[in-house]
Amino acid sequence: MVARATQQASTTMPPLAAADAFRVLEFVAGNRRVPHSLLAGLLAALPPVSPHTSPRLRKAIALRALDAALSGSDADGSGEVLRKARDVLADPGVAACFPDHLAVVRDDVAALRRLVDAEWESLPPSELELEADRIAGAGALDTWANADQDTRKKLRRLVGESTAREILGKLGQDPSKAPQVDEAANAPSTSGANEGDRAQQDDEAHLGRGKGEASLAQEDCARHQQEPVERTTDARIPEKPVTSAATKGKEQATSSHVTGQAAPDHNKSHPVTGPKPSLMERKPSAIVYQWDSGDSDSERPPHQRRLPNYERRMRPPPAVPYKTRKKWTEIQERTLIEGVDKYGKGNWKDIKIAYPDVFQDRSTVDMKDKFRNMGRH
DNA sequence: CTAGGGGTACGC
DNA sequence: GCGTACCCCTAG
Repeated sequence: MVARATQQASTTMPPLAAADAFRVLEFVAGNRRVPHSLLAGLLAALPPVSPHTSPRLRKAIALRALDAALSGSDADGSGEVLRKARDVLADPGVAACFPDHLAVVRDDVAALRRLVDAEWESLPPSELELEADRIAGAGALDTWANADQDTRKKLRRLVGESTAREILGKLGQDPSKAPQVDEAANAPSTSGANEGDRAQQDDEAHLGRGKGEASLAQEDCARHQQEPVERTTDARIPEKPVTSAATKGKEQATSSHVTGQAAPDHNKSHPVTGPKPSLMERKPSAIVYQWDSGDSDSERPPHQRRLPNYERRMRPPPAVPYKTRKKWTEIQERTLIEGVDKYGKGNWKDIKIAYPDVFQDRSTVDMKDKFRNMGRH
């Protein structure tokens, strides 16, 4: 995977910003399974990155040096391995990564190896993983709950359609509470998870940035995977799946027949009995399709957990829950009027930029609607 | 980006 | 039912 990433980095991909290069390297370097030769290729292909900005990166590089030193055999009793390891540890930069362990090591290669293993295990998560946690993992509910519509669209592109639905489904079920301990939370981001099995086939595509090829590939992927499943849905579930916004918008061509025939007026056709069922709730009759069964992440120890398998699960899309409703404050209203006075009605973007803290959680559409509301009556 | 029509959700 | 906040879509 890194082979391909490397190749792309040097050929087809546009140059990465330094900050992004850092994220990629910090992520990849801390994956012990990525051979150093590949990392070296990546280093050569990416803009220069200072390792000193990240303890994880620093430590990963130190551990790689130690791995290299320890890779030889010490069966011949020559002490060659130990000598090389000591050379590495003699580097003050390396030594600084393991201040309290140096004494232990002395002349015991086996102990040193165990120590190195343990250090790999306790490597802190990369920024990329932390960010992934925020947008698709344990922190997802918070992040999504506070995101306005535009932000959600971006998030949706980043995590992929089915993960977005999963998150929004949970949001809808439990709009006010913090995330529960379930599959999404089984590996707190602070627990020092290291890569383990991660960073395999799926993840390479996600090293790119949100708006880059990666997300486009995801969407493409989503489309292709969705068609057959939706056909299945159509055949087996009598009730229509509620079309989510994105689905409606992006996939009209392929799926309109599914929604169109069952309920042209989305949201208005409720099952016949009982109190009006909330669309936020998951239907008891909902069926979950997944084709990676037997690969449940929740059974893995935290350090072996993998990033969400984007686009691998399909389920009937829940309705998109509204952003948590917030009353407009007087300050916001006054500021809105002031902004309109100053910038003119319609320049919502300018107004938003002019008062970023006042309108932080208001989209330009919100502002437009609010002004519309204030105007009539 | 914006306007404007029109819809949903929710509290009163 | 009404008002309000939020959302969607489409046209320009």
